[in-house]
Amino acid sequence: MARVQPFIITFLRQNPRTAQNANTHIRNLTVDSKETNFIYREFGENQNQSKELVNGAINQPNLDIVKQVCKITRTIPRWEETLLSNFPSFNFSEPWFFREFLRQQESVLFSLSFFHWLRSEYEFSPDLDSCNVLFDKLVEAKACKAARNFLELTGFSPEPGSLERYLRCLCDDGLVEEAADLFSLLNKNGYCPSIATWNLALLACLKVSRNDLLWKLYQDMIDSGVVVDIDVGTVGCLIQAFCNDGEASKGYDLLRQILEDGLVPDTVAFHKLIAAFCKTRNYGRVSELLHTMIATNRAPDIYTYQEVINGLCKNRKCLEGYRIFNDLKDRGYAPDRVMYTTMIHGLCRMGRFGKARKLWFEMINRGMLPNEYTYNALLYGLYKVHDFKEAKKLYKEMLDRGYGETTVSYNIMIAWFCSHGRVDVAYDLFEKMPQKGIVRDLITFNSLIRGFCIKGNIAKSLNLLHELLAQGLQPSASSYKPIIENLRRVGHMQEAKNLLNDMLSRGLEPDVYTHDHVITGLCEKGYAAEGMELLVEMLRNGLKPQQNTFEKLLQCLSRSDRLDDSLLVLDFMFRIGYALKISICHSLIAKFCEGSAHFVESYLREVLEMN
DNA sequence: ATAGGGTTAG
Repeated sequence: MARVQPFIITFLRQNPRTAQNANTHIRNLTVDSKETNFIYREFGENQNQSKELVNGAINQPNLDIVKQVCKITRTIPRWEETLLSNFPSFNFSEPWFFREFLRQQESVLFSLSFFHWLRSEYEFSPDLDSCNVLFDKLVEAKACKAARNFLELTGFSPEPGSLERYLRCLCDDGLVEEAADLFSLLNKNGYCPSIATWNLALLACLKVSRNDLLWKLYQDMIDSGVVVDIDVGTVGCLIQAFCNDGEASKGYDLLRQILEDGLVPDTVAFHKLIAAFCKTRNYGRVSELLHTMIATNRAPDIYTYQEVINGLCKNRKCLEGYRIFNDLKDRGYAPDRVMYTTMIHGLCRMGRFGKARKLWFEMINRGMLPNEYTYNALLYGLYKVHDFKEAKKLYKEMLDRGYGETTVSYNIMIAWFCSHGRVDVAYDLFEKMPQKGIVRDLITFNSLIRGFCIKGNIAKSLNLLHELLAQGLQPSASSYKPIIENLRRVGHMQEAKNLLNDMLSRGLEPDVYTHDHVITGLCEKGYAAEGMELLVEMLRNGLKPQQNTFEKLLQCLSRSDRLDDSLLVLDFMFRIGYALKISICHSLIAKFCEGSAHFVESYLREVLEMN
C-alpha cells in the first residue's frame, strides 16, 4: 500500500488552506482510511460540530440528510466512529443515498472515503450509475491509483470513453504497463482510442525508457487500424525510439519519408537524431539535420546547439564544439549557463584548463553564477591538469557556496586521490559519505576499486566489489576489469576466470584487454585448453585479440603438444591478418618435427600456405 | 527540458 508522500504532508502543514481542496491532493493519496483520517485530524475544521445532528427514523429519500452527511464527512474528524450513532435508524446503504451523495459532494477524496466506509459498514456495492460517476471523478482528479483500486473493488465495467480518459491518466503517471493492458482490453471490445491517446502512450513509454513496450504498442496501434494517415506525432515518437535503440539511421529514413509528405516532426525528434549522430560521429548528418531544421521552419534554438556542442564534446571533437560555441556568440546567441557549463566541461576533459577558466570568468561577467554543475566541471578540469592546490581552493569555495557535498563532487575527489596514490585518503572520503548522507554510486565504487588495484590491494578491491553488489548496485565492466588484471599479475588465474565468468553471466561485456589478460595469464600457467576455449569465445563475440595473445597461446599449445589446436589458432590468426613472427614459426616447426616424421611435410605445407 | 563523475592506451 502506497503511503502519503512526506513532502505532501509537509506542504499541507505549511499551507493548511490547501487542505480545503482535497481534490488536488487525492492523486497522491491512497485509499487507506488510516491515512485519510490523518488528513482530517490535521486539517479538518470545525471539529466540534458533530453534536447538532438530526436524529430519527428517516428512510425516505431525504436530500437534507445527504447535505448534512456531505458536510460531516468534509469537516468532522473520525466521523466514521459517530455517524451511525448520530443517525441510528437511517440506512445509509440505500442506493439513492450514495447517488445523491456523489452528486452533492464536490470533493472526490471524501466521496471515496465515504464509499469505503459504506463498504466496510454494509458490504455496500454501488449501482452502475454511482460507479460511473465516482470513477469518472477519480480519473478527472488524476487519481489513477485510486481509480484502479476502485475498479478492482467494484469490478464494474466503465464506459469505453471513461476508460480512455483513465488510460490517458495512466500514461501521465508513467504506468505504461497498465496502459498497454488497457489498450488491448479496449481493442478486444472493439473500441479504438484516438490517435492522440495512442501518441500519449508512446510518449509515456519514451519517458520511462520502455522502448520494448513502445514497439509493442505501435504494433497494436497498427493492428487496431487507427492509422489511416500517418500522424506526425506518432512518427516523432518512432524517430525517438529508433534513436534510443541505437538505430538512428532508421529514424533518419523515417524523417526523410515524412518530410516528403510535407510533415515536420517536433524539435525533440530532431534533437534526438542530432545526439544520436554525434554519438556515431556522423557529423555530416548532424549538419544536414541542422539545415533541414532551418528549411522546415524548426529553427535550431539554444537547446539544439546545446545538443550539438554536447555531442561534439562527448565524442572527442571538443575543439569543433568550441568553434561552434564561439560562432554562436558571434552571431548573437547568448549562451546560457548550461551551455557554458557544457563547454567548460568539454574543454576541461581535453585538458584545456586555461580556456575553460576564461569561459568561467566570461560567464560570471555575463551575470551567470556557477552552479553545482559548473563547479564540478572546473574541479574536474583541475584534477585533469593535476593542480591540486587550485583544486583545494576551488573545492573550498564550492563548499562555501553550499555545492560540494554531492556524490559527483566526492567522486571527483576520490578519483583524484586514487590516481595520485592516496587511496587511503580516498577511502576516508568514501567512509564519510554515508555519515553526511551522500549516496555512493557505481562510480564511487569503481574509482576506489581501481585505486586499491593500483596499490595491488586485491583483497580490498574484492571487498568493495562485494559491497557494491550487496548495495544492490549493478556492476559495470570497470568494476571487474582492474581486479581481473591484478589477479592475473599475481597468477591467481582460477579467481580471474571466475570473475570473468561472473561478468559474462551478468551480461557485461569485458573488453578485449580484459580477455587478453585472462588468456595470457592462463597460458603462462600452462592451461592451454582453457586459454583456447576463451580465445574461441572471444572470436565468436567478434572481439579481436591482440597479436601477443595469439603468440602466447601458440607457445603454450605447442608446449603441451596440442598440434592440431596450434594449427587452428594459426588459422584464426592469419585470418585476422596478423603475421607470424619468425621465432615462433621456428619453434612451431621444431615441435611438429618432434612428432611422427611422417606428418612433418604436410604440417609444414599447411603452415607455409597459411602464412 | 537541457549539463556533471569512472576508462581512453594497450
